[in-house]
Amino acid sequence: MAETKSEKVKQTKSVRDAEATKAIILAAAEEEFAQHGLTAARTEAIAAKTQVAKSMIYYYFKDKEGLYRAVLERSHAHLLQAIQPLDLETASPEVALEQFLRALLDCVSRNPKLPTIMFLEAVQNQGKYYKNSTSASIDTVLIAILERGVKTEIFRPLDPFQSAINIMGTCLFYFIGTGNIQQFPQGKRPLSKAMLSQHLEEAIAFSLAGVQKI
Amino acid sequence: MAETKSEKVKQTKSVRDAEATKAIILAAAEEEFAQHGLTAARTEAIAAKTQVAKSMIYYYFKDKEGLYRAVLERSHAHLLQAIQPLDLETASPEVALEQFLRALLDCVSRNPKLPTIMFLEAVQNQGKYYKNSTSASIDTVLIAILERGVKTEIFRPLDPFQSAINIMGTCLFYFIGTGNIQQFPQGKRPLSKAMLSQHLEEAIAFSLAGVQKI
DNA sequence: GTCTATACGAGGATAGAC
DNA sequence: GTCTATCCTCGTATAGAC
Repeated sequence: MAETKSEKVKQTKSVRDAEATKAIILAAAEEEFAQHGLTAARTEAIAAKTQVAKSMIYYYFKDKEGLYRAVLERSHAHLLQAIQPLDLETASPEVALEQFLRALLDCVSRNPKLPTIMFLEAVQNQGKYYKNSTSASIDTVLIAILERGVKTEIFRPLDPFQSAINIMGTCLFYFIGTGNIQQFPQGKRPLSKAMLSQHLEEAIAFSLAGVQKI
Repeated sequence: MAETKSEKVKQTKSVRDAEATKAIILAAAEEEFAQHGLTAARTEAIAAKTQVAKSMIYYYFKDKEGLYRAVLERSHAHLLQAIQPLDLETASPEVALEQFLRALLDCVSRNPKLPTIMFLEAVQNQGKYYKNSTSASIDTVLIAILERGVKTEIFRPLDPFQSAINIMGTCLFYFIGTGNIQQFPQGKRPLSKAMLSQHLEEAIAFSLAGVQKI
């Protein structure tokens, strides 16, 4: 389960190890798909990031689409793993919302390419490669919290559906835009530990304030 | 300047009209690039949306990249046209923020593909096709408003840079995700007039509440 | 399991008639 | 200005040796 997060996904690879190479390819593919999406991704580019031959992709994943599916699979799993264990029914709407956001942001901070992958899939392929539409199920959870908060008059009157989208935007837009729009203040890297935790706090504070009564 | 916004960008086109066909191609290209980005966009698909031959693209725009540049150009122009005329220095931070957001959301509501185009360009090409990086200059305006609001203690203490991103996310994420993730409540279309104006109000309310003192 | 070499199709771009 | 037909590169995928 250990993951290499370096740019050049390299490894000793002196001997033959099926699971190892498979993981290496998967990591490289994640990078490539996160930048380009399914169609524009180049299998050659993925192979180049690794130290293995291009044909290994086809050996392990059948074809480019298969590899893409595997990448989505993992993203999907990571997200569910972060959200599902939460018990959000019992806590107050405020607490539930904060817990939810903290879990979500924590997850994507550890997998910063996740939002971009999901977004590209949504835009380019209309989510046809998502079995159960991850984002849908996550949105549902968030909407439920918001509905409860409005009903109990703890939150201001707002549209739960629209607000769920807006909150997700607050949390995820950072990752979509920033890895790439490098006009960052005084050379701070957007994915550094400091910046990530700052974003986490800012996004939560902003969201909580955003639903609060005035 | 009139624009066709139908799916099938068709026209009478009985006679030869340079500017007309050029506009038709541009409109179709906007659609295609908004969904796929530069690399994954297919010139054949663009031609298919129009009624003109594929070679017309090359006649008018030199190559696929030239066409792409033209599309970005227009997006760029629309955005600047919406933001630049505003006088945001004199008004109070609250009013300035609302004016800014209203102008921004009004602009993208009329050009709903704009956020996706910008986002794809940022992710896939790191913004290398943006001359002056539109998003940067717009962000700068927003950051200035936030800084002023914090300094005058009208807004809560927040990081202007991070908050600018979060606010942009609140406003734009809707357009990035929704045209495609059709799991919309009871068949409401995300780009209908009603939904767009609802999003405008919700996003503004959410953003204003988000910067407010608690 | 891993590599090199190659077949083959898709798609960007051009030529040239009208 | 617009079309049809064609070229040729690039990139996916496979064959086959090791």
